[in-house]
Amino acid sequence: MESTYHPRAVEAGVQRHWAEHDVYRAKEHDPRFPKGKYYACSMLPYPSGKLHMGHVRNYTINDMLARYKRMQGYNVLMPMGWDAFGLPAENAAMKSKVAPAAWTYENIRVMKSQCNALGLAFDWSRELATCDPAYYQWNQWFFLKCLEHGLAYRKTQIVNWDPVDQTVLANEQVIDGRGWRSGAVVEKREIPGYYLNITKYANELLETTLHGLPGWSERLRLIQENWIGRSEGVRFAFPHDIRDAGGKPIQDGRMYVFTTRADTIMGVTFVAVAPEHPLAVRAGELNPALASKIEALKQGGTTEAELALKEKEGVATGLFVTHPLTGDKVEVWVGNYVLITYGDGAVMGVPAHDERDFAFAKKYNLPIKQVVALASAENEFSTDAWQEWYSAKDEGIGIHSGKYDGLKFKDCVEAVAADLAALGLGEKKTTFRLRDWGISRQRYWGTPIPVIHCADCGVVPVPYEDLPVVLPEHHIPDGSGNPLNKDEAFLKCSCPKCGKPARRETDTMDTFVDSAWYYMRYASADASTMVDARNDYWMPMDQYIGGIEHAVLHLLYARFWTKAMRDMGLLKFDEPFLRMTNHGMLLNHIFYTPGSHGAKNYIPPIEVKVSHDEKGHINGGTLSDGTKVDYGGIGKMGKTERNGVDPQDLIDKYGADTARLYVMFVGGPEDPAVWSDTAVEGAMRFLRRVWTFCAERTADIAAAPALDHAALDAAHKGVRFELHSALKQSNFDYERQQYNTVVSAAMKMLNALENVKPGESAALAHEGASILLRTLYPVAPHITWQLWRELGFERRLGDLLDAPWPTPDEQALARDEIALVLQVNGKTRGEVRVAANAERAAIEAAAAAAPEVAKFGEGRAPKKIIVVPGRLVNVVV
RNA sequence: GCGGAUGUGGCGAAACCGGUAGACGCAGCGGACUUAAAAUCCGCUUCCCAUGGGAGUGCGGGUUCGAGUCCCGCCAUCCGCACCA
Repeated sequence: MESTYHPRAVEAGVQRHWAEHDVYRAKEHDPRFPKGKYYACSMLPYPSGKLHMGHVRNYTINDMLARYKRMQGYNVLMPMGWDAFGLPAENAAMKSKVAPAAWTYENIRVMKSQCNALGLAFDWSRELATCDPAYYQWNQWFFLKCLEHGLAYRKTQIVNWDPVDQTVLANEQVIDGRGWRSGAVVEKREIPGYYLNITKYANELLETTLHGLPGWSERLRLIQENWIGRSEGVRFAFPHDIRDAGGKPIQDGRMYVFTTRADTIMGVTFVAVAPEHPLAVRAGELNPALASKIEALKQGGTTEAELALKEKEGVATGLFVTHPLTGDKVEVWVGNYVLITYGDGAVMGVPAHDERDFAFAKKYNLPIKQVVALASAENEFSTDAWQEWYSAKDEGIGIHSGKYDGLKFKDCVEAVAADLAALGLGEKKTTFRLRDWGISRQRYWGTPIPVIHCADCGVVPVPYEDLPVVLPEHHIPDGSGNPLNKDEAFLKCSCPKCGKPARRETDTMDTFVDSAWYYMRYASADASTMVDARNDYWMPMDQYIGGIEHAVLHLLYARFWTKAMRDMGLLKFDEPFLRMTNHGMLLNHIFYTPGSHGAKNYIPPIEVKVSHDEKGHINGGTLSDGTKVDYGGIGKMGKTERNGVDPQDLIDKYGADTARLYVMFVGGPEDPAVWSDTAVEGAMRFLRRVWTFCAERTADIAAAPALDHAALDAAHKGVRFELHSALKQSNFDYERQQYNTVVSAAMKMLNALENVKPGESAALAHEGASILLRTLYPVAPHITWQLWRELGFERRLGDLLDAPWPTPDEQALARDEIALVLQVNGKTRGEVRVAANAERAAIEAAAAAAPEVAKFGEGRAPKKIIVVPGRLVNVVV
């Protein structure tokens, strides 16, 4: 055995052994694992080029869990695949003129080899890439099923339109309201697109979020609950006689709105509609001067955040609708804050009791009519300035509201709803914040939506037998829109219904479709159906691991997709993920040199010699040529700030085990973590000490007799106590997946064991090494596997991967005498030593007699003595 | 704006049910070994006055024998907001 640790040689050898014996291939119903299956999976990565530290962290958590569970006797499945469709490939294509397909497949090759270099226990036989027709044909197949079941439908959607590049922009391509390439002011544009009816499942999704996911964290459930956002309200109509150009009443003469504050209906002083609303369109037709103003209201991005933060603007249409209860005329405004895709695309305006409406009314001098007052009447209503209580609903009562005066919120809503219902103009309704899932993207690199446009038959689904609609892989996008629109070979087809020449749909699917069900395809990777019986064995997944940034969209879509598959008879379970871990982000320091016009030239931290202020905080640094650099704080590792750390450099320099140990030790799995080069050195140092410890005691351990605890001297009993205490902690932390303290525990074990010098108790060294190597194996599998073998443990306990998990020995943990913390009046003043099995009375007596009690109690007699068994005793005087 | 989270030494952190705050590690300081350095090993290391104390877990209150942990009110930072993945 080598006397010093050479990680590269060790890791290469161990990885060769794993590959040759195919040790991570999972088989359904494998009789070697009586405890049954355990499916642990990481969110599939986007193949962006190279692994980044976030991946290393994610997969190491996954790997530790997988190896730990395997040693516990579970049939573990840990697969891996690639989220291979998406925008970055198109951006890369524009930049370097490489086709997205070629770029993506090369990235996958590199990243896969990096996964292997990290020693991750993936079952590669189940690998998938979502850009493979063998995979995405099932997206298409299921989409057609959804059409059949009425779960997919076509509707207008609002997109970011770049008027210069003549193309649809993603939200991230809109910067400060302008297109990222053209700089043109982005407009909202209405185009048709496909939606999946996730809101049909809103109630079930919400109920299960609240009551059916015991393995999910409270915070994750809360995020999802709020996102689904059930609200009870009233949907009602303002009748009108506004007619379209053909003389027909628009929307049958009823302008619908939804409100959760029907109690304020008597305070309506205007209504606002989206710029795309039929009434707004009609107003534009009637008055061309208005049309351009309405058009201007479409400017700006489509995100909710942007909408909420931007200045509320509007324009009066000169059109009026009728208040359903008072019969008053109410003017219709067009507002830039009303979205046509939300509800009915129209809202009632109650300036007195809604902060947004209040600001809007002040701006345009609209009337403000108070209809709710506080029961206590201590606060006076004034139209001068908004006050928090104006929108409070629970303590308010109706005023200036005719028959509704004096009613409380709930009663008032009931009364208003009943009156509206009697008029046939409205009813109580439960709505959800959750919106249907728009899956159409006007982009090339995605799953083609399998429909065909026929001049005579309209939109016709592609027949099942014609699937897959294969995406041509040779195109290189140039920023002018979807290249499929110019691909005659792709476009030209015949109508499946009438056989006449027709045009193929060029929109592709949102990549969230790809990730909505891939984890089930792993379970039956080569199935000739979407999923097969093997899916019923592995699913639902026992543990899912991924970034917190996916806490809403991806998880909700995957849950919806699962329920939709269930209802089509493809699955037998309701929820895909029994447990969910959201690991934190990896952060690093940011350095830069100032450029012109406030620009910052970011410098990778590795090139900076850091300087500190007198308090020890980082305040800047210098480059090797002496250039001073400024400190920009801590931020998410990323390209822009050039503060990412390449895991490859770490692996090359220190080895995979050190990289893994470091990312696990740096903090709790769910916490964000800040990078530190020197701490990596520390991780390396620890592994080197593990190696040295074993190397120096090879002969002792090989010839070790059975351990006799009673025969150990006091010092070695102490070592054993430390060893088994650390093991107890470590086992506890493995169960709760707090892997940073698992590493701490392993360090404590080694610290204790190093007190057993070579030539001393061989039995204790033997026990210690066997426990330490198994505890450390899931985090540092290469070095431990090698040492396990070299020290001969393999012969007695089998391959480390399948060795039994160690448990603490109660005898080692037993103590004759223990020290209790002594408090006087709740302040710690010392300790009292008592027998481990001392009675309460004996402890009280010992505490009362302690000199600290006399001193700090100033001689007063104890009034009360609180004993916490095994921990402390508090004397109150 | 809405929703969620976080805040503990110079730094990363730990503290399981309300019971010794700072385990474990990094950096730093001192020592051993060395011609010297690196590596390694040993010791110290929350702050303030210092005999012995006192203060201390973002800030201000509260409950309790006892609060990092529970409650109320603030402040700061980070993440998500539906076409980035």
